[in-house]
Amino acid sequence: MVSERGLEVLRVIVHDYVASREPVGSKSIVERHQFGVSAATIRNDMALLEEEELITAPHTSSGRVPTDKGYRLFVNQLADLRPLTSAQRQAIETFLGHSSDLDEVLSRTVRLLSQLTNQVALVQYPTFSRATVRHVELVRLSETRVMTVLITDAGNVEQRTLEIGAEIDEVFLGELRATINALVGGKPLLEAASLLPTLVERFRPERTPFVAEVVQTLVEQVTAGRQERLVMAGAANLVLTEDDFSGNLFPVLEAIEEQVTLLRLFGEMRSDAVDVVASIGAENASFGLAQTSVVSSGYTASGGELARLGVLGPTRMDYSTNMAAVRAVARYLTGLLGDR
Amino acid sequence: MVSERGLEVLRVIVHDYVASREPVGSKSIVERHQFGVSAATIRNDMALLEEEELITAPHTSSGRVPTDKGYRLFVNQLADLRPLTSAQRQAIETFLGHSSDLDEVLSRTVRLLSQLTNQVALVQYPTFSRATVRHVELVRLSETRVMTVLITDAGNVEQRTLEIGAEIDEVFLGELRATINALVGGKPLLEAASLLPTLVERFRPERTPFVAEVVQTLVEQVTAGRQERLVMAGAANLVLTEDDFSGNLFPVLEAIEEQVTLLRLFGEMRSDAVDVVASIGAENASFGLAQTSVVSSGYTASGGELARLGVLGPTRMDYSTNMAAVRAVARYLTGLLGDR
DNA sequence: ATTGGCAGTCTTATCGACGGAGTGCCAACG
DNA sequence: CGTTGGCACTCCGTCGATAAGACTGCCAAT
Repeated sequence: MVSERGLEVLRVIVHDYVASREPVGSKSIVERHQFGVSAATIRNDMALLEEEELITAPHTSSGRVPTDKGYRLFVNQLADLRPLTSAQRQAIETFLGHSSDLDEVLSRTVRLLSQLTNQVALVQYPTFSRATVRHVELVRLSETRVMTVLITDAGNVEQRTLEIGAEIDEVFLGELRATINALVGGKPLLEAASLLPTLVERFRPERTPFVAEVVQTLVEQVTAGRQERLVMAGAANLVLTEDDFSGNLFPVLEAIEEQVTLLRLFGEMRSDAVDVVASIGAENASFGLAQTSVVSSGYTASGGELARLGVLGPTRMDYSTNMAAVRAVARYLTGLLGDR
Repeated sequence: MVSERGLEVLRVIVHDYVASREPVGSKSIVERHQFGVSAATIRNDMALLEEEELITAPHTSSGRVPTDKGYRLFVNQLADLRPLTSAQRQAIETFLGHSSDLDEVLSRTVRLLSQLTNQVALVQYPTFSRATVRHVELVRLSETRVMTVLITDAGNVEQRTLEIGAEIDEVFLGELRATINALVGGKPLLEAASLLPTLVERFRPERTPFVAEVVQTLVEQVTAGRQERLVMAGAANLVLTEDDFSGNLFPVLEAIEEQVTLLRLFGEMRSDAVDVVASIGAENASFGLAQTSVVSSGYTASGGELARLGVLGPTRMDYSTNMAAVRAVARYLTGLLGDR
């Protein structure tokens, strides 16, 4: 079993390794920290830690490096969420100070987060499944093309274009729009999705194909309207930590661009608490991100809907700082989006 | 003066260097290409090319590498736009086959282009300054917040949220919406921008502050509605060509994320022909992209408006292939967006 | 103008030696 | 039993020298 001091040793190993990028040895530990014991004693503790697979030595006779399991223990028990500096708090204030457009807010948030942490920052769009339909607009783009625009009370707008087999009757389009808005205006998205199909039979048979197509598109928008998206910033930070990725930056950048992968990853983290959590190294192996860690937290938007935001970086990252930053930004954002 | 054969030598130097990533020497030239002369003769030609600063030797006694000036000459005179393979043509077809949403089309285009070229692909949104207002929607989000949505006939949608000092009267909002749509519906964006301000005095004085604010927002949207944006894909490709950037990948990735820089760069290229052009290495120095080249072409959207698309990569790129791909995609996209 | 030859230069790879850092073990100590 | 100092051992990274290889530039001959 690993002793109390052993855990303290693990903590400083994580701390020093993150700071210096170099394996840390017993001697440098007693030099830099007041343990009141000799290097030999530390060595004994380290041997135990290694037995528990919490640390490992890159090669015989070199310093130790935390394993993923070591980081996990560190995050679970040892990490003291380093409180933000006043400068950082101020940055959050001024950056997100006055709310505006949702797009704008999230875009600022992600840039802020990436600056605070020097990592790649990710912010997921709220799903808005509890939002209500504010307005539906149908726009005739050409003889056979129509655009549907869905506006929710949470302030997001979603458009879709569809090709119609027949020519579009502008007058009828207006009629249809009015009917649709009367039907689903103010209704929650889920309810709207079930209401919309009833529309089809309200119109004369020759209209059916057209109406059906519009309705189907809208239903898709309404349900998948909570289609998941995320915004990203700070990819450049990745190349600064390049050597932490044994040269394999490519798959990481690919995953970032893919979004889908990251959304699934966020999805798995969602089951956890609303508070800040970390997914470390090998835990992300199924996403092809075995050398990266993700620190994320839930935040809530107006509808009480939960979404996530967080940062992604090398396993060897400063969890204390990053978790504190993610938590702070998530809380601030929740406050900001709450009162709309 | 550099001879006819000298130019041919330059061409093969560019070709071989791009393919092999290694400085090319006189011997390997006569080995790989049928010049019918000896290595010594090639050496004489190379000495001339070096005098003209078209090629340079990384160190005394090593092969030669094209200079930016050399690439420029190559692109201007020597490059034969390599016709796309049938597989590539097919890829364009299937990828962009059936048009849909503008967002969707551009997003597919940029991914396609990045796949065809293995570079970072960029597609600028059309400006739509000749587009007309299709519809304006005003949505009350809360007691004091209103969202304006501008829909153009070119199929793009732009929303903005604004905070009003006073409480919002829903009935009046409907009235205002109707008036606005009657006024600017169907009008070109530029005209709409000048018409909108006349609205303010049409309403009773107590409405003035509110109307003024809405109008101002809309005018912003209409003018900056052609706010420039671009979509990007294939950033991961950059790390594959990493060694071409003497380790300075960071500023390049930053510029990509900044967008502003790239938009200015596109802006400068715009003055040139509609056809495909390249901006090479040092020519981009003012943008902090001295080691990258951008190959781009104009394309036109429905309104006849011009926008650009292209690829960005290391100076040492395959201009023949990339220029051909950019041209092909630009043409295809123009055709696709033309008939809407 | 072209060519073969040759000397000179610069890079890169390879090897061995060396110093440094760190560990593991052990015997001794409180 | 935990702690400690000492010591032998291992392994990495660096340095210098050497050798090999790849080119060029120049020159005299064709």
